[in-house]
Amino acid sequence: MNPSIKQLQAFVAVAQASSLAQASERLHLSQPAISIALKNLEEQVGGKLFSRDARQLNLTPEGRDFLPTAMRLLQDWQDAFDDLGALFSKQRGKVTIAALPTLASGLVPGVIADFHHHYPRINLSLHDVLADQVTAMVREERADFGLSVAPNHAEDLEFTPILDDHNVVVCPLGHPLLALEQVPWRRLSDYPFIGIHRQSSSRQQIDQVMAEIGGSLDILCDVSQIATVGRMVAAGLGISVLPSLSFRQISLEGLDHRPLVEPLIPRRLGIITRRRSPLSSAARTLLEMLQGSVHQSSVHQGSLHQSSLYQSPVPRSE
Amino acid sequence: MNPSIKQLQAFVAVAQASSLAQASERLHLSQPAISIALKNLEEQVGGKLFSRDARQLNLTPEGRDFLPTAMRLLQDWQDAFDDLGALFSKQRGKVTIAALPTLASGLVPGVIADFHHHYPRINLSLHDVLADQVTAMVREERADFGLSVAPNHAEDLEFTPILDDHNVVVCPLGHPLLALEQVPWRRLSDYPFIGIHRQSSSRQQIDQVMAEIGGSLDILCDVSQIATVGRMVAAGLGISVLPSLSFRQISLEGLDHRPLVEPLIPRRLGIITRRRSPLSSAARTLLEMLQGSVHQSSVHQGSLHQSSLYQSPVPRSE
DNA sequence: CACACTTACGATATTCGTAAGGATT
DNA sequence: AATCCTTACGAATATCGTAAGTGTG
Repeated sequence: MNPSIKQLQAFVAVAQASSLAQASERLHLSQPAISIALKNLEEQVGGKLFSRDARQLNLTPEGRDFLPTAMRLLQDWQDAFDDLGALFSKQRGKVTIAALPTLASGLVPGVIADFHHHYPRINLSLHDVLADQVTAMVREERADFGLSVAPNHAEDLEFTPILDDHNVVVCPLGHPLLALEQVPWRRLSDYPFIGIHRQSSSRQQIDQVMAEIGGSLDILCDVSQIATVGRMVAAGLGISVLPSLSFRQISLEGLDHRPLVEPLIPRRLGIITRRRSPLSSAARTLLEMLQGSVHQSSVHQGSLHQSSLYQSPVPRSE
Repeated sequence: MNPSIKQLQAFVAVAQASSLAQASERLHLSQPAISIALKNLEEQVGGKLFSRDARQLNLTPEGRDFLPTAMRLLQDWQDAFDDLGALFSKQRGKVTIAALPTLASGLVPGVIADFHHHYPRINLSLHDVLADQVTAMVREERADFGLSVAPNHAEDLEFTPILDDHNVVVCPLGHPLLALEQVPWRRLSDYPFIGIHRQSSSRQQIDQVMAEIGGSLDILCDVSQIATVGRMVAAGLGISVLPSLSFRQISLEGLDHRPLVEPLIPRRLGIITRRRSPLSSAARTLLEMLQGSVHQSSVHQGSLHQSSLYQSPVPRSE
């Protein structure tokens, strides 16, 4: 016993039309096709569903009993596959991103707006968290993917660089360091310093570099918002170091910046995904748009100048 | 897009086993069959359900999302057809009979017991009502079939005789009428009469016959229970007329009966069904057992002596 | 004869199993 | 080398449409 969808469709159509002729028209099939489909169905369920009156078909008590069930089965079937289709065609779904604050407020919003314009029914969720939390969220499947620096000790995760940022020193206009084309890290020791809070990945990198070259910082204070750093530096309280991407965000008068060298520390930013765990169709599309955006803004607007560009594609799961 | 049951079964089996090999074993199919079924399903729904790792299969987010739905669809499918199968194999169902009191208490109980023994899960309902109500219940689909005399003005109903009863005069032992082999109707006028209530079909027939032959009855009283008629006659209060089948039910000492003639009025009892409205599988089986029972009791036990036997079968709906 | 369903039969489409071909461990 | 999945291809099965058959009004 193995009835098919088509047989059930035939049954419902005939039951509703009380006629093979009408039913066959509605299903775009020939009359004999329906006749045989019904016959086979009846054979498989072990009894007559219709009484044949040589002139017309009537439901048997069993057929009448079964009809609502049959209609529900077909409707459920249709709904389920429609729903799945909607998921794949990105008319439904949810994407959760975990990104460093820099990227979350810099690179991502434009892409999200673009994505939402194309796929308005996809629910988007963006978490701007610190690097460790980005890693954790991706690992624990609380985010579809992450945007951050390369994670440490992460065999289960995959990192795909999309762009290299670098650190710049941020000074008020007229500051002596601005006389230089490039500023060596050790010169930072000479001036009061406004620091980002110690949990941020860029601050951790700053501390690491200073330790390596044996220098130290004259930290005036630590603040948590990048915008605050900008205002304090503009007010002449001191200098600071920021990733160039972050600097672009604080469009404030009275500030300028110079790249830091000796050593030149690239800050490689990229996509964190789970190994052996495919992205949803929607997430993959969003990721592709994100990479396209990096590419475009670099090529056409030059706004990511001095950032190396990676063109290696997202790991595809096809 | 037209996914099949088998494709969905393949999907669920593979999702649960995370392996084509295991799934193919569970479904008693070859590995390539499953592989292709999955491939076709993915093509039809417009996206990958599994990520192929060359070593093992893992659900994509869409696949994971769809799995519970798929399992529910299959379960519902299975349940629905199991249920329909139970209906046809008479492991489930309901039969409602409307029968004249005579038949309900005489012929039917033994058959019902037999039927229930064979099909204990079928719900049986027996209504012993008067002839008009039998007709009404069948017509209004409140009963699957009726057991009664032939209905009047019933183009929508079908009557299939199963046995002919006849009327007998019931007398106390030693009564003068018992001296005759057969008693003419007109002789009923000579003695006090115990009548059945006027709504019963047998009483209506009695009144009709008496009117036709221009006789009258000396009615001592009307009672509603046949057993009461028996006791009153046995007590010597009068005589009565009953269908022979009813007489058989009152096994009371001190009574005897003789067939009534001039005219010989057969009382043709049979099955009432709706035209153009098939019986359920269970009802048809019960009806067949009923007819078999009439046949058997006539042939082997002779207990329906003097009743003509109809062997014409139940109208079959096959 | 017209109408509606069923049966017959050849054509098409789908599904299946065996055999062969990767890819990974 | 062993395991697992995929592809290739011929065979079996199921489904379909045209044409012919049956029964009723």
